[in-house]
Amino acid sequence: MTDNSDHDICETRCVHESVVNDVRERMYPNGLLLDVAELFKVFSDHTRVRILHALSFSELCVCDLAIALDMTSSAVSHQLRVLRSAKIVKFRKEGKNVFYSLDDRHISSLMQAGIEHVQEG
Amino acid sequence: MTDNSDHDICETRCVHESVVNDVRERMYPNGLLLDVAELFKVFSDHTRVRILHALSFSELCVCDLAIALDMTSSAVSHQLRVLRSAKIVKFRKEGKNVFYSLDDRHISSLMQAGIEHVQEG
DNA sequence: CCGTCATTTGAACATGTATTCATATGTATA
DNA sequence: TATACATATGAATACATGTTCAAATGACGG
Repeated sequence: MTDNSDHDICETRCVHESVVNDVRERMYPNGLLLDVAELFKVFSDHTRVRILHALSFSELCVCDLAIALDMTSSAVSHQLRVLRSAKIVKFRKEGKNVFYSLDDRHISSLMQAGIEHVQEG
Repeated sequence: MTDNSDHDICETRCVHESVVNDVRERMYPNGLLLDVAELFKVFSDHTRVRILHALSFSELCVCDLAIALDMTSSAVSHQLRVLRSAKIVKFRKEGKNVFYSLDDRHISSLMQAGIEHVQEG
């Protein structure tokens, strides 16, 4: 059985204390890292990546996107909502249509970085 | 009822044909974009982001990571497995310990890009 | 106004996934 | 060899999430 002195989250004793302390001090706050995960989560879905990739060429309305990606407008719209809440796309209404485009040049380059990493394999 | 001529995936007719065709031609293949999504998926979890962030300072063994992040070794190990399969971390065995480190400078800069985006946000 | 169409929304369903717990593997040391 | 310990793994659970279907909203033209 384990002795009761260290029944904490990590029960082991292999710690390299100085290194761990150094890392703990230098780590960014948890909230920030959570936000980073949330940001990447937006890019972590096939449909959303395809939407963003398509929008990197041209602004498009929901129906255009649906056709370009062979999906229902509903599915596309649901994902656009996610992208909107993350402030990754912006939109402009024109009559019955709603045209979406990338919100930020930054986003495009993040995507591109991902694409290049995959291509280098 | 809808007429039977267009009971396809997108039933609507608002298409801006030339733009859509242009986009369809220029789009990268689906498989590539799927891989991109898979890559970002690895970065889309709080725990994994914290692990990668910690490893950006120093190589660490599983137990060090568990302590630095206040988690069980088991949970950390499970996530390290995900990172290993994605070839995002590499490891080195030394006695009872297994030391993990980032596999690639590229990874570190991708993470950094995400962090900067959030910080500017 | 009424009908059509583009888009949005909500609920339901199926699928994926992160953590926990228990257990297995493997390595050093007594 | 037996014990202790670092790590890995499998099953189970709980929770998140993507698509579909049905219906609502909102805008235009007749």
